[in-house]
Amino acid sequence: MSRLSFKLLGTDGAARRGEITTPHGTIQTPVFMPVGTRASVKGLTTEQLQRLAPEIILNNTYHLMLRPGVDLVEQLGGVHKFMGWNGAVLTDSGGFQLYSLASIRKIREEGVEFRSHIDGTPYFLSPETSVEIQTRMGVDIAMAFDECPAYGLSHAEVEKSMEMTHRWAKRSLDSRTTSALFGIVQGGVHLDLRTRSVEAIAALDFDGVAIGGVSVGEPKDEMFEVVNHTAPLLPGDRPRYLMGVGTPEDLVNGVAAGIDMFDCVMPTRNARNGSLFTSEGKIHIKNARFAADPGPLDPNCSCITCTTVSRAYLRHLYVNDEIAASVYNTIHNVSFYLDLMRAIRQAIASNSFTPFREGFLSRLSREQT
RNA sequence: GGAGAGUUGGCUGAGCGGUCAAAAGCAGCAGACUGUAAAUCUGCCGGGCCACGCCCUACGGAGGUUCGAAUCCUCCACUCUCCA
Repeated sequence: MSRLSFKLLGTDGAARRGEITTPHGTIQTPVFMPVGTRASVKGLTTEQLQRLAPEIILNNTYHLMLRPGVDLVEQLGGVHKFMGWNGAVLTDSGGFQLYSLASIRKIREEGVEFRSHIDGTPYFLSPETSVEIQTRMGVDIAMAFDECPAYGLSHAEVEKSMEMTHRWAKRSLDSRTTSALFGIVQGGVHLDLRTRSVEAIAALDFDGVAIGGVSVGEPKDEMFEVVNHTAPLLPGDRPRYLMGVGTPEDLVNGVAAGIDMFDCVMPTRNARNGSLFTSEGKIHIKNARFAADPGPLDPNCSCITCTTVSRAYLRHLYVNDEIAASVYNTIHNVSFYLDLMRAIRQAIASNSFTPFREGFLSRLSREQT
């Protein structure tokens, strides 16, 4: 109860406008949470991040467990104090690493044996240890330890994995103490499994429910088949979180399906790789056509990058591997995502989300032609 | 003046009779990235085509040997090193 509260402020179709209260502030939903895996949103100082003012960011259990280690984070006053961040923090449980680091882990019913990707040291992560680590780091929202299965597994394999995730969900919940805890629905691209998974997870006393196991290589239409099928089944009185998604278009479509929370490395990683989101479409800043472009990256953006430097300068920084390229690019991309979410919230609040979405998507398809 | 070494695609630099339109890196051009092992990765990169193949022009220049040459020989030009 006191860990977290969710208030549904209004709806527009399936889209929801809400508010999540955490020990580190109130979050307006739908929300996008920038990813800061190792207690750092790559490319930004905490001060720069504060200015962008996301209300919540992500950290990662597995990565922080390896370095600097939970003992140290705890000793230094928790993850907020450690990184000098006063907003909310949600941690991924390490479940995604079962997928992304599949080659260096071994899954058992009890938990997962990882060999550190850094030096090979063995680590053990289980529902209990994952929740304990997240709690000791002082996060606002912890995620249940789940298995995120790869795309392409058989129905039987995904079912087996999902059932273990369900058992792990109960164990995670039994370990919950001070941090809020979200459960995760699995089931791959199999809709019947998704239905069953929602039934299992929603029946438990989680503070929020997430859709996991998407954007793991499946085609986009299959992903939205899953999201559109699953989101309406999720309990309406708790936050709904679509894990690891996505592109700006995905966010708009996710909101339309009734999702409240998103996270994705896309704005930060793409920024470092010179791929920038603008109101006029995606831009590869390294492209020769920007070499002498004196204009702002996005004329409709008021972020520090867009109000300070030109496309020509950004290209120059990127082409020359200047660190400032990552900084400027990340500031803009994160800013773009946060602005998009703000616009989405406004549209829902004014009951104009449907036309907003249609306008957004048609603009997108125009750019692609 | 003498003795050596060298001249390869935008650059650096492999190749030393055929499997070479020529390794690799860089530069250049374009693309990908979805709970971050990613400031990463991929493709193209002499020219032209009715392009998973064909045709031109190509390894300083000009000749020559050979079925066949970037690879061997001759001459020329230029560069570098050492000795006078």
